[in-house]
Amino acid sequence: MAVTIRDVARESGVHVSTVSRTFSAPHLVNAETRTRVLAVAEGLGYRPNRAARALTTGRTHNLGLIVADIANPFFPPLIKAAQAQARERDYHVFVADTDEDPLLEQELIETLCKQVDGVLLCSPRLSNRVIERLRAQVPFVVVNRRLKGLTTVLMDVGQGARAAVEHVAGLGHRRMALLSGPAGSWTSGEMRQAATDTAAEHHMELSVLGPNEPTEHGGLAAAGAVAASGVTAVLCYNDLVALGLIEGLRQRGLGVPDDVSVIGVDDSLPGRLSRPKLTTITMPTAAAGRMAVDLLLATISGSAGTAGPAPHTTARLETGLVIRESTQRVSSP
Amino acid sequence: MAVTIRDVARESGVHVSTVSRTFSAPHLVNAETRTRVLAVAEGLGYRPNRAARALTTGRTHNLGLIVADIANPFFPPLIKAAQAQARERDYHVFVADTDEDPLLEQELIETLCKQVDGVLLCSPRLSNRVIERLRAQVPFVVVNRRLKGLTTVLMDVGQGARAAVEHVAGLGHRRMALLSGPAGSWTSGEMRQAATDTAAEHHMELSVLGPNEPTEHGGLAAAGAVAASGVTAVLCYNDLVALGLIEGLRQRGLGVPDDVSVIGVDDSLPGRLSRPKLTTITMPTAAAGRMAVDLLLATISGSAGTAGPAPHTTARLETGLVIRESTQRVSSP
DNA sequence: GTGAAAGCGCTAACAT
DNA sequence: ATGTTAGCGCTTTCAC
Repeated sequence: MAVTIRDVARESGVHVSTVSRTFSAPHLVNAETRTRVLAVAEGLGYRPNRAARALTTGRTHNLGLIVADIANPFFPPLIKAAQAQARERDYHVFVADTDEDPLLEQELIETLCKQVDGVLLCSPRLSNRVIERLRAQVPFVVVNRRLKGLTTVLMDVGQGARAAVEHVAGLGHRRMALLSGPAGSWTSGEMRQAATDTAAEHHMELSVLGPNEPTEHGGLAAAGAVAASGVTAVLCYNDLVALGLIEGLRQRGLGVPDDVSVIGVDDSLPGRLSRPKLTTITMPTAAAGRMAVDLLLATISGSAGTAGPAPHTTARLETGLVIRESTQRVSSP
Repeated sequence: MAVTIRDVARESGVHVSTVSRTFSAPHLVNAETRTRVLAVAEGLGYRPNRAARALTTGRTHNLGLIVADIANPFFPPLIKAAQAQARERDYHVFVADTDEDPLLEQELIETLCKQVDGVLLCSPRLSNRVIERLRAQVPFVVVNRRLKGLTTVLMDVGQGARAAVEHVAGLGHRRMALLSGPAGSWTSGEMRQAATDTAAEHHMELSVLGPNEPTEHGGLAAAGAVAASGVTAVLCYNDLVALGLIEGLRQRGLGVPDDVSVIGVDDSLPGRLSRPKLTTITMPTAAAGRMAVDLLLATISGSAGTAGPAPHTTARLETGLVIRESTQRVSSP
C-alpha cells in the first residue's frame, strides 16, 4: 500500500495525532515540529487519504453533479465552472449523466449520496415528489427547477423569452410558434408561460408545438409541423433544436431568416459558429455552476451546525437576448 | 448519521459480518438469511458506504477522468461514454478539467490518485517524464498520447489526415496549410507527420502554421496568415479551429469552399450543424472512452494479482474522413 | 453458515 | 504542544 500517516509519524519521531494535526489543524502544532513533519511527508510523498478522513469527519469533500446529457452543449460550460469552483474549495466532483432518464437519475442520486457531501441537480427530469423524498438523504442544490424549501439556482429564461417575443413582434411578425422541450423541464414551462403572455400582449398568435426532443433531431423532426403552421417566427427550446429546425426548414425550401425567423436558447458554441449566426437567449451557465457550488457548500456547512431544517435560497440569474443573424423583419406580413 | 450495517444487523437479528457478506459475498450466506437481511436493508434504506469499504478492500470503485477542457466539444462525448461504461461496471468517475495547464494537470492527478483506483488521462499536456513518475502512484490509461510501457488508446488521426490530404489533392489543390495545435499535443504531431508525408507523395506544397490555440479563437487568429500564404486548402487541428478560420476568412472576403477548402478534425456537433457543413476527420471519441475505461479496469484487477509490472496495451482506433460541404475542387489551380 | 475480533487510515476528545 | 485512546463503517481472517 501507499504511505500512511503512520509512516510519516515514525519517520519524524512524533505521534500520528501530531501528524494528523499538522494537516488538519496546523495552528495547534509547534512551528518547528510542523516544518519537520511537513518535510518528512513531502519526502515520503505522503497524501492524506480523504476516504479515511471522511469516515471520522463525516465530510467526504466530494460533490455529485448530475446532468441530463453531458453531450448537450448547454451542460459543459456549467460542468466546467462547477468543478473549477469546487476545486477552488478543495472539493472533487463526480459527474454523472442520466441520459434524460428519470429512473436513472434517481438511481444515480441514491448510489452517489453516500459518497458525497451534497449533490447538484441540473435541469432534473425527476418528479418533485421524488426529489422531496431524496432530499432527506443528502443536501441538494437544484438548477433550473423550482422547488419549495430547496435551494435553487434559476436562470430566468422567462425574461429572455419575453425579450425574444418582443423582438420578433417589433420585427413585424404576427404569427409565431414555440417549440417546447421535454415534459419534465422547468425551463420549457417558463418559456411557454412567458411567451404566451407576451404574445398576447402584442396581439400575436402563438402556437405551441411539442414536446420535442432537446436535440437537433427534435428540431429537424418539427420542421414539417412548423412549415405547415405557416408561422414566420419560431422560438425554440434550445439552440440545438433551433439549428435542427433551420436545417429541416432548408430541406423544405424555407430559408432562415428570409422566410422564417428562428431564435434559440443557450447561446451555445454551435449556435455561435453556425450560419446564419443564431439569435438566441443567453443562459448564465458558468455563473450558475459556480453559484450552485457555493450555495451547496454553504448548505453543507450550515446543516452541520444546526439540526433544524436546512436554509434555502433561490438565486435568480438574468438571461438576455443576443440578436444575431437568424431573425429579421417579416417579409410577407 | 445515516443507516449503517449495524442497524441492519440488529434489525434482522444477525451479526454485522453476515450483513456484510450478504452484500459482498452473497453465496456465502444462507439463502433464507440473505432474503431477510436484504428485506430489512431495503426497508431501512441501507446503502453500503463505499468509502468505508474502500478502507479495508483498497478498492474505491472510483475513477478519475482528466481532460484539458470540458467545454471543448471533443471531450463531452468521451466523458459521457466513459462515465456510462464505468457506471455499468459499478464505478463512479471524478471529472476534472485542467484548463490546458500542465501544472494543474499534475496537481490534479496527485490529489485525485488517493481517491481512485485509476485515472484516465485524455490528451495530456504533461511531459512524458512526469507521467512516467506519476504512474508509480496510480494505474493510468492514456488517451491520445504514445507512451512506452503504458496502456494507451490512440485515435489514428494520421490515417484520417492522410485521407484528408489525398482528398484535397484529388480536388486539384497544389498548396495547402496545416493549422497545428498545442505544442504538447500528440494528435497535432501525428497530423503533421502524416500530412507532410502525404503532401510530399502528391507533390503538394504544405505550410505548417502554428501552434494554435485549439479553439475557434485560434482559427480566427490564424486567418490572416492563411490568407497571406495563398494556399487553397487548409487542414485544421480541430473543428473549432476550422470554424474559427472560416469565419476569419469570410471577414477577409474569402469564401469557403469557393476560395479556400477547409477540413476539421473531430466531427463535433458545431461542425455538423454549421454552414457550410464541415468536411472533417471523424474521431471515435465515444468508443475511446468506453475502451479506455475497460482497459483501465483490466489494469486495475491485473495489478492486484501480480506484483510485477502492469501489463500494457496499445489500442488503435480508426478514424475516417467525412466529406461534406467545406471542401471542393480548386477554382484557380 | 455464522459469530467474534482485528484492523484499514484517519480524527477527535481527553489527558498530560 | 503532544501523546493516548477510542472509534468512524466496513471487510476479513479465524473459530465454532
